[in-house]
Amino acid sequence: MARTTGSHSDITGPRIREVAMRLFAQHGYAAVSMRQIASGVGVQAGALYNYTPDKQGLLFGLMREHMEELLAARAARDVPDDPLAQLEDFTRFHIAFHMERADAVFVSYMELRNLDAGNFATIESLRSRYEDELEAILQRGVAVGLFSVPDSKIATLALIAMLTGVNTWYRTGGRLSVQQVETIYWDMVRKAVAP
Amino acid sequence: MARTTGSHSDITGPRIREVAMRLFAQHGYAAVSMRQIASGVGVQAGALYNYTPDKQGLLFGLMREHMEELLAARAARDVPDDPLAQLEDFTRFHIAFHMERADAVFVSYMELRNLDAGNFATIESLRSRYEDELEAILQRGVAVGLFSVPDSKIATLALIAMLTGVNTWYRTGGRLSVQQVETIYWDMVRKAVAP
DNA sequence: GTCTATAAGGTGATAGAC
DNA sequence: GTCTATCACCTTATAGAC
Repeated sequence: MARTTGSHSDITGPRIREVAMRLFAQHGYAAVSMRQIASGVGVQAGALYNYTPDKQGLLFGLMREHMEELLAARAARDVPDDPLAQLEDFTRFHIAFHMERADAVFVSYMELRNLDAGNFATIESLRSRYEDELEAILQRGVAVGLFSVPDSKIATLALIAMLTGVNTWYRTGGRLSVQQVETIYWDMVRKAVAP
Repeated sequence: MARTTGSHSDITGPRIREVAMRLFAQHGYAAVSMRQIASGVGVQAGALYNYTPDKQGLLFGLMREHMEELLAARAARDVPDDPLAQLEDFTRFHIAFHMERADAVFVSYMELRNLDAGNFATIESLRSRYEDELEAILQRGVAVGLFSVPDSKIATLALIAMLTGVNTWYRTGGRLSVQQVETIYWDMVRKAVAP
């Protein structure tokens, strides 16, 4: 039977992360207080500390979870054989994954400077692993003459910046579907690395 | 003769903007206090209010100044005749201008959400004017068959996101000069919009 | 697990002396 | 133009009752 007070450990934890992610994305980590988060969840501020050691830990947990989901979703994909198909797959995957998680993407980029040094290093290492996947695709394509890029590391960062930029303008319910956006960007990516 | 106290109106104003820009870029607007800014300048917090009505006005002034300098610098350039040369000029201009102003670029993007509604509208309108210049170049190029893009508005935002991304990795004194970076990105931009 | 109460300190902004 | 002092309020985090 329903209770309005008492134990709710299985739903309060996820609710805190959900509310915190939304508020951090909207106003920024430093601008959001633990009281605001608690109020959004429907508990008192003190209750939050049953789920996180402190505010920093809450932010870090959100960012690490996002990066790990990104790597897991990527690893779960069947990788095509040739570099061109791999690049198209990466492009479509990146856009679809990031468009569905606008808040997490925004927070994971904007709040890097608010992470403790150790937490920052952890997140950066996860991000590097993701970038390395794209760079490997580009390098294989260059090796077999399918692609030509001036510098594989810079091309990697340039393409990721371009693709993630979708998040600055795309709004669900607009004139374009996710697949249409994927196709538009894939056209530019394909040509950008063409020989 | 030198004074260690008293009036310094001609240097204190610029110093405040300089220190505020650096601290906002490093830690974020919400995380920086007026006392920290004052301490960086070498005055007491109360003195800041001779130069800005409030903290919000200080942020807005920095962002507006950045956007107006961007538009002025762009307007001061001789525009080549053909769209291909125009696109190369825009690419090189954008990279060089933004690489020299990493703090201002970072703040002007990251702190949009901390602007009052009216201030936000002003900055967004300045940003639109800049984006419109690139879109016009792309449209002219498409009209004469020099370029082919799936959607000129999306291509504009995609290219600007790619170019501004330089700021996430470039550090002065690294292995590449500004001109080398310009050339690397121009190669990708040129191909991305090729027919 | 959640609550209330509280500790210890920081916040933006202003008043009035110099 | 800058300083000191201050107001009213908000901050993170913890202690202990239930």
